[in-house]
Amino acid sequence: MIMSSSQSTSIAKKSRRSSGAITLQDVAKLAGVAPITASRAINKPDSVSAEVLKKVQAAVERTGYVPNRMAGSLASSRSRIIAAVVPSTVMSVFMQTVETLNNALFDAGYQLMLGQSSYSIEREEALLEAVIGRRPDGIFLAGVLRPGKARARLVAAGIPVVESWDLTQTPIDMLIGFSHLEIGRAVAKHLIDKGRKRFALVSAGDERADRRATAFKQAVAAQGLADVYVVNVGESRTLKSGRDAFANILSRAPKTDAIFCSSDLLAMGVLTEAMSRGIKVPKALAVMGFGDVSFGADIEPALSTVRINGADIGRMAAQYLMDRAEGQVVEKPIVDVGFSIIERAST
Amino acid sequence: MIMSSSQSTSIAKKSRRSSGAITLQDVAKLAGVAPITASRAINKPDSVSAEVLKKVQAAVERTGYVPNRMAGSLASSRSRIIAAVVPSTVMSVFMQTVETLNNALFDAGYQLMLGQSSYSIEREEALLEAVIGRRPDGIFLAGVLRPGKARARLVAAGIPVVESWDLTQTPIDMLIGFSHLEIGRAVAKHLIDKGRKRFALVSAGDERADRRATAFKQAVAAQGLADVYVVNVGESRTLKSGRDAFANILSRAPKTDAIFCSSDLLAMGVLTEAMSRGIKVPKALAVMGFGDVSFGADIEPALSTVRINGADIGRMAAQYLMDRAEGQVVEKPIVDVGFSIIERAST
DNA sequence: CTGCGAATTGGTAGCGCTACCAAAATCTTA
DNA sequence: TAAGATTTTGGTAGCGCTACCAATTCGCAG
Repeated sequence: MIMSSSQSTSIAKKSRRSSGAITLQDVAKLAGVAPITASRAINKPDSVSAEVLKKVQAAVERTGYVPNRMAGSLASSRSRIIAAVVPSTVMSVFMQTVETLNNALFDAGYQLMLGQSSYSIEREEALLEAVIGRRPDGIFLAGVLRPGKARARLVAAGIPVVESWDLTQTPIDMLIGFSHLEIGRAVAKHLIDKGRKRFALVSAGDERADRRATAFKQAVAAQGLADVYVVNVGESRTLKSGRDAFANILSRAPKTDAIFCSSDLLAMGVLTEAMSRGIKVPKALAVMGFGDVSFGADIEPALSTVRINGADIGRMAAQYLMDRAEGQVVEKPIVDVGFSIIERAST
Repeated sequence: MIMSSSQSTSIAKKSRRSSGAITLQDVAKLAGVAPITASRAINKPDSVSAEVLKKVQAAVERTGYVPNRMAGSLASSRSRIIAAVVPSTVMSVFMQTVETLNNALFDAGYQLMLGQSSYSIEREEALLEAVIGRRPDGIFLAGVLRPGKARARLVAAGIPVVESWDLTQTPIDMLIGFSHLEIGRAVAKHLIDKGRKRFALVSAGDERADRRATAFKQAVAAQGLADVYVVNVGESRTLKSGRDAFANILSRAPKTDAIFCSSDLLAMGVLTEAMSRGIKVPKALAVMGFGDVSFGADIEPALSTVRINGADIGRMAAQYLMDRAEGQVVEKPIVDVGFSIIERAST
């Protein structure tokens, strides 16, 4: 009885559901070892004898076997997936961070899942819900998450999270950021030190840019200088918006002698418009960007800006998330990576 | 006996391996239905009575249940993951496509897995191996894959693949691209029609750029015009390289009156260097880019370029891959999306 | 040789979900 | 109202892998 039953299992009763692909079973059979041994040979080669290792590797080679990581993830509750959520991917200041993150992850055997929130809170919530469903080992957020359903879910799920690009007293979990307040102050100081008197801001509709702007205005006011003229470009973070904004400034606040923009692209728009009107930078006008886009140093005049070391953030985030995924404790889960004022020809 | 055995299974013998999270089981129990019914209520609400639907939804709400898609994927052999492999993500011409692709996928319940090959063949191979292990329902490739191990794996795995950004007679599976040859010819014609006589090329070390260059040179030669001077910038696809390349051209081929660059960023470098040397564009020099970066229209002078509709490619790729994932046949698996010569102030 | 700890291998039982089929409930229609 | 067609629900058996523990083999001291 027992014999026949065990036979009936060993005899190919190919399930109708099998995907037909080569499985660990097949490899193990070919190598003449148990599936679990084949698994070890593939994933922890040191824990297996040289002979077995060779046989299994040969079998893998011969069959072209590629392990099914979904099954492995399910069995081990370790997906080796890290998710990253960014507002936008095209011409975005976050991509340097994502690229570094992705490279560091890949080198350690992780994969990156990428989501775009398109600066929409609803989309971000939906995205995070979908992401949690994939059971990533960690989540990187470009920015800080507002309280809400998604945040609660994230806390409940217990997935390691790195928020970034900002400082807050109450991160979900880990945080790698910098102070927008201090940036606003530092830029104001830089421009004031340069002898500028009448300031304008060109800002996208962005909560963090607003905080830089507020700090900037306060620092200017503290020196008893004239009110800062503000142009808000809304969601339009384009070079064209920068040009238009400068045209606006010229007509409404013509005495402006320094402009701080919420992104390098906007600053380039201001530079372009100034050039086409024959306004000399930095003689008549100082222009400051934010983000340190790669080619800012090479345009004419070279753009002064605020540099954030996006690559550092990516590398640290990768390390933090992987450490936590491996059960280690992250010593310093809140990090201020700071920023640098990059003085070039435009100020 | 049977009773007691069935009891022993039904009695909570909480496995030590359980991740502790809420599962479909828990939701089903709370809703008072079978797990499979709860599954249907969540995934195919129409196939279930209104009463059951309500109970299950309430249970989901109360528990904060988020389905484990890894388990679902394993059971159904449908991961609802699409992988995209691009050479680079920062300032890359491919990101418009990836962004559109990602948005279309997300709206249909898919997630994007992103890999960067960093223009390295080995890395691309390793990446594809890792990607296949995740059993994506489809793969998008920025470019065409060379024959090799990865290509063979991809064919063997039977995963739907969209190659892009080029035309070839022998795609792995599907292809959404355009002809670099025709672009080279069209740009040459455009510049010749504008009365230009002496040409230079500024190209990155890129197989596709080389083909545009070759076609360009042939078209120029066919008109009996002087040889085209070529500057190769290698892997350095920066604005600075464009500036340097133009300096090089001025010293080695000073009579050049038109330059075709392999990317808009290089072209902007040429424009910048020309401006800083007081060379008038387009009067003394015509400059043509490639890629139609978003701000090309708004710089001074506005940059003439070759536009590829990256968003279209992303949308079509999403549609093709999802259709195939759902078992449908894609009618026209090889598409030439063409290109447009965008004439602006720089030519 | 024997015995004992260390290294290597294997068996079993899931991970959390869905495909597949069978049973039950509901609706038609003669 | 009974018989059949249809809709809704449930049971069973995996998907392909790994955690956990048990069994086996090996090395070497006594």
